[in-house]
Amino acid sequence: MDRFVSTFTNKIDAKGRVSIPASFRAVLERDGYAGGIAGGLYCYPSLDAQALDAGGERLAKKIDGLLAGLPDYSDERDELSVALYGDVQVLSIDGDGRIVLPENLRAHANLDAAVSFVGLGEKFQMWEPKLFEARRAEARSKVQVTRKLFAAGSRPSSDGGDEGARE
Amino acid sequence: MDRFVSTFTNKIDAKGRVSIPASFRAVLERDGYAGGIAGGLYCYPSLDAQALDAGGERLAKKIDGLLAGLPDYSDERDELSVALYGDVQVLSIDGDGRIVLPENLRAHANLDAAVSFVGLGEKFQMWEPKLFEARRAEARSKVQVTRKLFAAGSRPSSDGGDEGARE
DNA sequence: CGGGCCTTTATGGGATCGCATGGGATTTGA
DNA sequence: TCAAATCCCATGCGATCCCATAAAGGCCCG
Repeated sequence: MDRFVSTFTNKIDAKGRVSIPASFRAVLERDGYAGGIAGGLYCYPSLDAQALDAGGERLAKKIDGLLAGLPDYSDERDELSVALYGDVQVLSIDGDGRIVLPENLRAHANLDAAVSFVGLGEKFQMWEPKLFEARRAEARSKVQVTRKLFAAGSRPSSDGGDEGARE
Repeated sequence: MDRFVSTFTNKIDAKGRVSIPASFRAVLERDGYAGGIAGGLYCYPSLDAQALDAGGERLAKKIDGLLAGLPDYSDERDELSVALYGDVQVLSIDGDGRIVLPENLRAHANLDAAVSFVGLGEKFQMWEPKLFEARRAEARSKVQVTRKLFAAGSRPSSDGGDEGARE
């Protein structure tokens, strides 16, 4: 497995520690984790959501790629650089696969008692569980519309067994 | 055989385990199951039905293909990522060909005692048996062609009346 | 054509393993 | 010296593996 998939919700303990889901840790290790598990986890506030984005080396490279695509000394680049790099924290993962979220990150995502880890393929997000439920419901309702477009184009004719299964 | 066909109903045991029909397992293996049977089964709530969609690598690639066509950091991609990756569960298949359905998936499809596995070609669905019966009956009442076949006396083997599982 | 053996499959239960979580001990930095 | 962060160990729960059983279907042989 080489992508972050699924959603897991873990608790924040009295010391502010949270376990990263085991399957996510596996992805991080395979992601070319500089320095093995002792390396770090790239984490920063989501640009457009009340959540945190996180990932390994691959995500870091992707951010570099985005910035590289913009002209030097442009306003956009400056703003993106600040927005992304400026708030990035490299969190260390302890021997039990846990991290401690700094105060400013906790505040941005409104995290206190628990964290929902949401796999998004090349990265994952950390949400306050209730906020994520709302977000998920919203996403699903929007995708309902989009989905029909995809379904019409991508479904092979062999899928004829459909009758009776849906309406 | 390389498509999921027919319908089978299996029980959920005290631990929440369900056997995947043997013929479906065969399809999964032939589907280019990365890492052999130890790989996983991609499963998520149907967007438009009270059921679960599931499939193998082919289905996973399809999801990737959808996302690959969208630009990074676009709204559409975010929505789809959350709706698909976030909701997708990679269920592991044990040595006996069984899976354990997580609570949120069980809830979506209203599964408790048994599951009807419905082949849809490249993927299959998992239904609460009674719900599926209702759906099937509804669909059949709409399909007038079936009546004509009966009247003509040329009862095709494909008629569904007997596809129920063993029990 | 029929009967019996053998394989496959679903299902149940017990045992084991891994993971999330909590608490104490130890180090680090001011 | 004290506070805060890190490391290490304990534990409980859930998930996973392994084996046993039984029923069904297929196959071969009579």
